[in-house]
Amino acid sequence: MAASNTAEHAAKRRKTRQASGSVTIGGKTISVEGYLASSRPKQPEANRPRSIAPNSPQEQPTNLPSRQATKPVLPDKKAPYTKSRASNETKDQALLKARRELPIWQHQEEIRAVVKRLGTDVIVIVGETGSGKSTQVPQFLYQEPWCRRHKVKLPGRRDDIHVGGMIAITQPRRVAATTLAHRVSAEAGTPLGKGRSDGLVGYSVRFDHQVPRGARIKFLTEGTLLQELLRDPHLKQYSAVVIDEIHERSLDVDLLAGFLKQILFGDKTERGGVPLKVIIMSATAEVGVIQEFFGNDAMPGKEKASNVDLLRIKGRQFPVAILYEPQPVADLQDALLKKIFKIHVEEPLPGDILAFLNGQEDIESAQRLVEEYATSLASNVPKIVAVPLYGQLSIEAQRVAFQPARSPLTRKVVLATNIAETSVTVPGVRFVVDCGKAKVKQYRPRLGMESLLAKPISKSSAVQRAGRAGREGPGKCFRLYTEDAFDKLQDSDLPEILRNDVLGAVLTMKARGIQDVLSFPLMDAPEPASIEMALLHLHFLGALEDDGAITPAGEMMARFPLSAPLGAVLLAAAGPEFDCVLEVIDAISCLTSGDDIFIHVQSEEGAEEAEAHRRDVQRREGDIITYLTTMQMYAAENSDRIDWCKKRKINIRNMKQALNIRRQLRGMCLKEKLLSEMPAPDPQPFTPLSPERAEAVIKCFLRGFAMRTAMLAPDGSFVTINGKHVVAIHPSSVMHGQKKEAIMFLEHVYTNKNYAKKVSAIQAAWIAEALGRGVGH
DNA sequence: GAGCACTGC
Repeated sequence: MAASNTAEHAAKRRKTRQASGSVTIGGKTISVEGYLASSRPKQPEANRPRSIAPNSPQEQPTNLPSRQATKPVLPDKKAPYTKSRASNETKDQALLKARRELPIWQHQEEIRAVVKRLGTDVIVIVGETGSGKSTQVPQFLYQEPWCRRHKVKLPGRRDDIHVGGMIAITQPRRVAATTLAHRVSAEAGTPLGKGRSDGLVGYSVRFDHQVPRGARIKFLTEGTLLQELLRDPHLKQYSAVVIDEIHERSLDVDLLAGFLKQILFGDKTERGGVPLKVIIMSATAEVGVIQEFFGNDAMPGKEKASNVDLLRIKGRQFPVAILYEPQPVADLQDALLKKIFKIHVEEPLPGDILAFLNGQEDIESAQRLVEEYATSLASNVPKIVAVPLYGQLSIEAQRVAFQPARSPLTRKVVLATNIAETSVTVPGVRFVVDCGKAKVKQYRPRLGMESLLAKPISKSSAVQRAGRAGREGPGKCFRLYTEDAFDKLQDSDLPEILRNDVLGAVLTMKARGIQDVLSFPLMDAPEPASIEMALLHLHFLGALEDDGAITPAGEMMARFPLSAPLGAVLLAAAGPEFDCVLEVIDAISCLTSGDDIFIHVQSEEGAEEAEAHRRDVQRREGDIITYLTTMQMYAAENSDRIDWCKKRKINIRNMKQALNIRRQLRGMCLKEKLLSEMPAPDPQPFTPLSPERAEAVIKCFLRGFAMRTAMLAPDGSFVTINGKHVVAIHPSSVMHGQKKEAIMFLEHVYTNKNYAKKVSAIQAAWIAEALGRGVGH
């Protein structure tokens, strides 16, 4: 009886909906013609004939195996393989079998042969997703004779030194480096784990180093290898360096490429004449810039052209049909929702949807609208559930996006930012909706500020997004723009080195012995004017002498895992004038752990509640002292830190990260003699910072950020000292809405407006004082 | 008075 009731009810609902052929959601009327009226089978069949849009290529049957992920999927604490004594042999056999099936396996001999004869030339391996390049290439090479550890005698030195023996392989992200190391160590028969001191494979990332005795393969993040370069400019422990994922063109990888090129073509005396093999790996085909770069024309003073061997390896992607809009869409958000509903109506289950949106705001509004739509669905048709996915979400909230929909016959639609393009892989996706835009951060050297605006994506980014539909089976990608618009997109994204402040990059070069940074080899060189501004800035910070040589302070700044201005702040704090290293470390730890430790609460009640609970950490001196207080109270908390964070709507993950950074910085300050002794362990009783100490801390920060200050104008606005721009205090600041004589801000971002972020109240006189004397003066 | 993609040492 109940069943017939609901059926009747559903039929009724269907009828009313059918009459209009549209639903009204969030004040917008959206046509769902054919959906609510359609008599969909309750159990969609996988082989149901589909209508294929005229402009889509025919889907091809495929005999490719269905799952393959060489890339780590989502952050997972566990290693991908677990040991089991009983089935070790079969497990090893299974691993070998899986390796043999990888597309790259057939190229094994070819890769060995090419790498063997590499001298000053390099090999570029283009391997699509799933080719197995990241896991296999180091394993193909480590037993080669050239990869042995050499004992050499250097001129003028009595003792022999060792050169080579290990292969370094770099990754842009920590999770990638550690999960790959776990996987490869298992494949190599010496799985990483507790209580194991020997093994063939290790990794080294920030906060986590596991390099067993006798390791021949070492996975590292690009940043870690750059740090190693500081101690050893010739990378003496390595026989080969593999640069993976170079197509992402991070700032670090561009610098690494420059240093590797210098090692390749430079003097080998320090390496005892032992050459370094360089293997470059990319997931995208556009490697022209890389080939040209290593083809040595770009190296000043070298005539001979080198060979750049190029090897292309097929991936394991299923075909993805691309469908464009016939006309440009006027309202992206509206088009996106219509497309999601259309897919839900016309495409079979299972098959989740992954939609790429601009940012958190768009995601939240789209989520509300999809949810409204979901409630309007007839009860006898598959349901739809919307899940957000962006970086600022908590781990638990992100996890939802990776799990299958809870109830059966439900289609999940993941509304994601760019995070789903490279950083994580959402399983179960067969349909991608691509809005064609992404928010891009760009530094404006002239203004000394950055902007964060939505811009059209590149072709390579669009291809990457589409590929997300073909991980588990043939898929479809719906682009919310015309084919013509796609053709007009840039081929690839602007590399980070052209979008960022080069201050840190210049310090990195100077600290690694580059005198003339303008002629350092780079695949894409920033404007000379940007580099010159960075040099001046570093000089002001006390990192460079008047003649441009690096100072001892600059060398120390380069050793710290901090931006140059924050490094200068830390050094100032160690001086007798301020003597507040521990306080500054506490503030810096919170300032640099992810985007923000304070979660932005959407709802008004939630915001008020968080506000009420946060009152005990907030300080009128501004954000820096508020962060400092937060760390001190958190570290003093002895009962339940998680609960303490939850009440105040503080991001637990970022807070834990802050604690890691604090531990690392304390350790380094001790080593660098900025601290004379290790402070007492937590928890220590909390005592609020006195106003005098707070002033000292803020004055330390002024030594790094004197140029990022603004004065209150008669009309109530703030005008920057540098450039006389009007800035508004960002709403996320505790200083928002307050009027003080002058402010200092650590960040300067243009979005809808010119915003100052991470703001502190200062006195105008302090600015002159700080401008008069940099750190080293 | 109003809001922010992603990494890394």
